[in-house]
Amino acid sequence: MSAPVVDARAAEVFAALGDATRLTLLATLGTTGAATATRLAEPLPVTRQAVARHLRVLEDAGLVRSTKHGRDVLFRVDADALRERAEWLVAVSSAWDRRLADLRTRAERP
Amino acid sequence: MSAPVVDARAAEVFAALGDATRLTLLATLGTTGAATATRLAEPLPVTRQAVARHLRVLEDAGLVRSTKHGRDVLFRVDADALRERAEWLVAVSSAWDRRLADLRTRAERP
DNA sequence: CGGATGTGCAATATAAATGTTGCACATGCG
DNA sequence: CGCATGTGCAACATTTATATTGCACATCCG
Repeated sequence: MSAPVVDARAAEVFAALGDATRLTLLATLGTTGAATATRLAEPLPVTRQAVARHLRVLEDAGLVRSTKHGRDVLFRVDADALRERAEWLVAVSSAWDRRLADLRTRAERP
Repeated sequence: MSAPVVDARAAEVFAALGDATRLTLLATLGTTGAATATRLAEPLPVTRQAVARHLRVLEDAGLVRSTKHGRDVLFRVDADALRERAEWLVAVSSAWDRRLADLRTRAERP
């Protein structure tokens, strides 16, 4: 019962990032601004439905947002959320870095 | 042929982070310094073999390292590698942030 | 030596992720 | 209106991930 909710949420975000196709989608959205699932699927070797599913995973993880414009749905990167996650990871890894350095120091100089 | 190798590698790292059990293992290793698979499995609701598999995933992703000490194998976090990945993600997300802000500005002031 | 403990590998079971096809429906435009 | 285009949902196939059990082997220690 001690497993923090943060872990589950963080895991979801990283899992969303843990797919080459989704990283490609993010990169495309990051440079073009916004696009529909159909348009994003064109240069990729997968169907439109597969891309739509990937986009849904990214949206569930809070990494992209979608807005409906008449007939089509436009997806765009939520760069703020992404940077926020990245900075959290930096903080955690830095903390471990210091912690481990501290453990090493104590081991050498008890 | 244009898919960068970086993506596949990055996806592997993020996929390794995309599991609550593995995040827990990293957190434990980050605070205790080093431990065996058997010891790490004790407080978890999974078997030692499952933990060993998770550790192998983390090691393949370059996030942990292992050293053999006689009978047991000690795992420890490679905090450097972890922070490096995190900083890469920050750089990418920041770049997209600026890029998207730029796109917005152009759209508003053509 | 001999029991206790830690590892690794194999076989297996189950769940989840990924991708496809097919179809119904909504929206834009000539 | 009527056709082209974009979406969403469902059914299905396939692969991958996760976890378990069982067993053989190595290593530590009384």
